[in-house]
Amino acid sequence: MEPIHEIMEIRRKKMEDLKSLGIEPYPQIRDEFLTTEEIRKLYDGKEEDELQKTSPRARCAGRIVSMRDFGKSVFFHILDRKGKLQVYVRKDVIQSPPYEAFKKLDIGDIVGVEGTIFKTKTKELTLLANSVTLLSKSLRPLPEKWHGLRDVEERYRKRYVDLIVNEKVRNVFTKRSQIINFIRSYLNSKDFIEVETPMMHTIPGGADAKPFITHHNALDMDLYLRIAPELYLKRLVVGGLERVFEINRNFRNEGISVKHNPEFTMLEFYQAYASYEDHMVLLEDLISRILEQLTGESKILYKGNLIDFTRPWRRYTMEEALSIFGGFNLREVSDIKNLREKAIFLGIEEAKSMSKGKLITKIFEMLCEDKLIHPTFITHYPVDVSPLAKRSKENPEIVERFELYIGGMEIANGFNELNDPFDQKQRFIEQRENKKEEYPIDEDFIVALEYGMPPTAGCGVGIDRLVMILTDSPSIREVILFPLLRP
RNA sequence: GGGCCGUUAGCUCAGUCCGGUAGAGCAGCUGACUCUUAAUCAGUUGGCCGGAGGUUCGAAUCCUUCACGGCCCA
Repeated sequence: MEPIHEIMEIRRKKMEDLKSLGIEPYPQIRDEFLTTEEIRKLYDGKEEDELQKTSPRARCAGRIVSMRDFGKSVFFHILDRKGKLQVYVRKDVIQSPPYEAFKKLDIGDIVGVEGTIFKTKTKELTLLANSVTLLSKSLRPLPEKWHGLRDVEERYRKRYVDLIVNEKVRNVFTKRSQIINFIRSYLNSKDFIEVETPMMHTIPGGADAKPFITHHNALDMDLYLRIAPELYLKRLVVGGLERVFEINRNFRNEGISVKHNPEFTMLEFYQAYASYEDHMVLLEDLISRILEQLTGESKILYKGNLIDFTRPWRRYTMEEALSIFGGFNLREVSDIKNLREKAIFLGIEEAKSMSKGKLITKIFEMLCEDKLIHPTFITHYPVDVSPLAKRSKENPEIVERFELYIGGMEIANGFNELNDPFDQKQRFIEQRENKKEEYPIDEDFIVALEYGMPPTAGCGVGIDRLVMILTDSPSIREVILFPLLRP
């Protein structure tokens, strides 16, 4: 027998012993429990004498995560969603179950405890148990109490164990929820409405990425998991939903890295009668408020760098950024031949087939991206990497667009939406000519624009990456509960 | 796709250079112990050393290959 099965066999035997003592290992319950946090709030501020005099009664539930056995008494900690509470069981105090039956419980078991609250001589708030009710028997051993579960692969594959054992991991996902919650209420308060647009598209669009392909049997046609919700959200603006947002998954059939997971969460919001400059201000405000709410600080540590969120955030045109962070003067090297040489020199593989704007953008990413640690807006993107953005009045080769960089990562991308159906059609055609994939043009989107879309600014925010920054997580897999792994 | 690193007990890790019968701590199990908190003390079980091939008298250790994962590059 494998050793793990020996351990499990011992636990199964204990479970049978408990059953024969009339204790059901997986009971139905209807009791209401306080959380460990509620118990702390009620009693942690009180003095030992006062607790001793009043002996307040309390009941809570959680998983046994540690245990110290003294023979005729036992200390253990239970863990619930709010934290830990110490429980003290004495042979001469416990009423249910009999002390001998209680001793059949293991670390990992889920129990309800009921008793009186006191403080130990080291002043730890503790529940002296009158009863310990088994709520669920655990049959597998938990990882070691001191080092926990470290193996990265095992942590992702058995995230449930990771969450039990690693408090930091619980905190990351609690924070993630708070961040998303905050974004929702922020946008709601600004009169945006939340919508849900299709996850399955008949034509992939709204971004430059390879889609996942799936198939609808009844209609016998291929569908594409969406790479971006953009074209649908803009249809809604045409429809008069002037302020919309969606927080949901995008799917991109591309490489996996510390910054990329095939499915990732994106916030997109669209606001009629606003400009991309308004949205830079909105992002500053939104993210500053999240930070305020989360930490109360304006600076946070990310991967050892102190990131300063003090407003206003830096703004550079792409040309300025190339010069300042890349030492690359775009005016001196402006013709496509020289740009191509530079790109090849930098090791950009597909430089030969790239357009001028694409070359500039790639060179920018190579030279500048990882230097943009503090929140920084980059503006003045080339038109040929921005097929959905409105051209600049001053220079038709440039679009009215920004990207926000924090911690060396692209966090957000926003622009004035192209609402000229003729220009949009032309850009779609040009875009398709430069690509290998033969996806049809989304003609219905053009039709929508022909009905008239108000001047609109739109913005996408990579939620996972934002959470990475705000939780000091070095990999996107640390902020996604179940990142993609081979089976 | 390429490079480097990793995979040893349920968990955390030694052992790999330089081949010679597989080690520790925690958890588990048996005892002792009614204010401990990495409790303590005494004893103790537990390994297809990721898989498959090879080299060798002999492989966790060297070689090949595969799988999974991590980081970097594309």
